[in-house]
Amino acid sequence: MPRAVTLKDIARETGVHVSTVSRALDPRARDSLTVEVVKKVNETAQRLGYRPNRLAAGLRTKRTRTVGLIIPDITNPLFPPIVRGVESILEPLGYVSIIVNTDGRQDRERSQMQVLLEHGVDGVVHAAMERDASHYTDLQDRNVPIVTVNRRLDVDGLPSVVNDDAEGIHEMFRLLYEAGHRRIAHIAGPPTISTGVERLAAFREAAKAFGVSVPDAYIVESEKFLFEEGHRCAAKLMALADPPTAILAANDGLALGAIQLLRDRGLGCPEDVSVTGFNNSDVLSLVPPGLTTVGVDKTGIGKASATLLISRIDNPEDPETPHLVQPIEVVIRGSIAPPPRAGRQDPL
Amino acid sequence: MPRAVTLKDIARETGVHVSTVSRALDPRARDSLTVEVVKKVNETAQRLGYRPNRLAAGLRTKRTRTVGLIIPDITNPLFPPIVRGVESILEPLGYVSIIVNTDGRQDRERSQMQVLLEHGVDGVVHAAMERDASHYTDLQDRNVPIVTVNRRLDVDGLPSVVNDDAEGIHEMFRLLYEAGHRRIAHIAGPPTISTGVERLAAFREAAKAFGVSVPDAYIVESEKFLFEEGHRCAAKLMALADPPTAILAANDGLALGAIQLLRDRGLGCPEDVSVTGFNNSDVLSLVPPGLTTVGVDKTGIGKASATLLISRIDNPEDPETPHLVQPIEVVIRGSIAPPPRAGRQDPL
DNA sequence: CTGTTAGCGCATTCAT
DNA sequence: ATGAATGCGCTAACAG
Repeated sequence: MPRAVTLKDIARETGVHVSTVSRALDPRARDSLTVEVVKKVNETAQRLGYRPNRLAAGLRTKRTRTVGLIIPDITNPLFPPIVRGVESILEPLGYVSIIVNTDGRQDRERSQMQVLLEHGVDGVVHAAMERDASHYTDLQDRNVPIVTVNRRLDVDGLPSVVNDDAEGIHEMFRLLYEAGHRRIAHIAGPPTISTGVERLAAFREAAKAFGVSVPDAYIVESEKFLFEEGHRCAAKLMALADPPTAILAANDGLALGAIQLLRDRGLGCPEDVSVTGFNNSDVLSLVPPGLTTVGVDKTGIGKASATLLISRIDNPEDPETPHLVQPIEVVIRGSIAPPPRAGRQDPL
Repeated sequence: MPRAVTLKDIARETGVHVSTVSRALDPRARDSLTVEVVKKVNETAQRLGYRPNRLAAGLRTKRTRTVGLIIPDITNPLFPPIVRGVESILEPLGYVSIIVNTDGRQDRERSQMQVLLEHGVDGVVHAAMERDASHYTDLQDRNVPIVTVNRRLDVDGLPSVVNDDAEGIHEMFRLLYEAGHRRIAHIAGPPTISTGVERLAAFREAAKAFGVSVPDAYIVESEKFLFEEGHRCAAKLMALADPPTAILAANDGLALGAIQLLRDRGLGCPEDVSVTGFNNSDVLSLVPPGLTTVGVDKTGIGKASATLLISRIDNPEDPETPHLVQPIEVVIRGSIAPPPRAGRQDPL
């Protein structure tokens, strides 16, 4: 159990001072040294199997090459690709990321943030941000750069990378409208999350743009972006005296839950009710009838947010807080059909 | 941008020495101090918003409360629940985990392992272990505890937590056999991975136990545990002069790929060919015809491996290398039916 | 061009 | 019961 080899070991071995060793190993300081020394040091470092202790280095430099990644829940299939996107940028730069899950709970978010701070993260990619984050003083105080991804704050405080929610919702509405639907309902996301309110706003916008009137009862708010909630909300919609012929859901999970509810009620999608989603989860191609949805570049927003974060870390004085909006893509599958004719014969 | 508050700040504020502050904040050393002092120190720590610098502490103690988590790819749905399981144990103990993805590449695994070492991890949970890991000297040398999960080494070297692969395969074989199948093929996992070879061995065992003879051509080896490979391997099977009536796949991804191939060929599952999987991925309930598969407790093996790792970290001298085998569960859905009658009429 | 010195924040041994 | 001193491994300012 030999302890890790340190600069001191290399110094002893080569006969030069530790600081010289340090310089010889540092690409930026290396050129102020003799080629010989640099060569010898690097060779023995190699031979001894030297690995820098980033903790010790970080203690001096205040840069740990560690970033925090805050997400609601890694088992939600939206996030792994974002994580990979972030890491694809960070890893070549020598960073590692510490991932923490909030489960959508603010108390967990706060404590996890403290944990990240204790571990000296150089910055944070926040994929679990709620609209109101008045408790963000900790970070502002410690001057830890933070970038939100997929969601954003209501205020302008933090740089963000989001998808073009408005465009996505508009396109889904258009597809439903052009298929002939006029009774279009919306299962909205939680009002505490930017994607919830922005997609709802976009839905109202689209309805207005297409001249479709939407009764209040056609908008039902979910508490989480999950299957079960989609099921629950769809039940409320289909219990109406005048149920919708189409459901535009705020994400795929809600949409799949809605389709399940329809199935439970003996209704078919798309024959009886058309449904659309948002995000284009990977599994969708396997799940009948094939959800028509908004495709987002999950890896891309991850990459963009990491790039943004790195630029914040490297230029802490830069006062800009960019807000990037990534383009979406329309993914057409089988969950939209023309509305059933009024007064249609019931099945059987 | 006030810097983080340190022990020194609290010392100055309270008028006691830093070492006293350190002791007052350490639950183990606290009782050698006056109650007053402890109280005052903790209060001002609270008031100043003190957060320990774990890097500095780790530099002294050689314990960073950081563990590494090596997985093939977080976008593979098998792993997020394992990750959550691991973290559910580690988080309450004050540990954070650094997750790295290997993409099944040994070179990446090695470099990622170095990265973890540089960040001073106290231990590693390895979910991407290959059978032959002759390059594990680094870890042995640095005496970093490591536990494998889901997979294990061929040799006895490392503690492990795996599922009861043999039992699972046996049960799938039994279901197929009892449905009347005698021409049962196996899409095996990669031979470089323990789950690949162990499930294959279990398949042969089961065939022998049930008195079913398996032609060599009925066993086809995949290169990765993925959908595309299942598709490719099933194509080989169905191209045989005497194709199987059932395919027992080494995991769900392979099974889903096989079902897709059947569909591409105009064949139905389960009417024409029965298929089984392994792992019981979350999405399966939504994908027709509903894959009959082996349910594994993903969170459970994550928890077990973390628990094992902690005990290794806390008792480094303990010479035991336990090998835990977690029970599996049979999950019956719709992908098994009796084999079509020999000389059946073709569809149409 | 390289050695010396100092200190990051903390835990711990040794005094007292 | 508490203060003083030391060093973990590294980088950076300062000398020379």
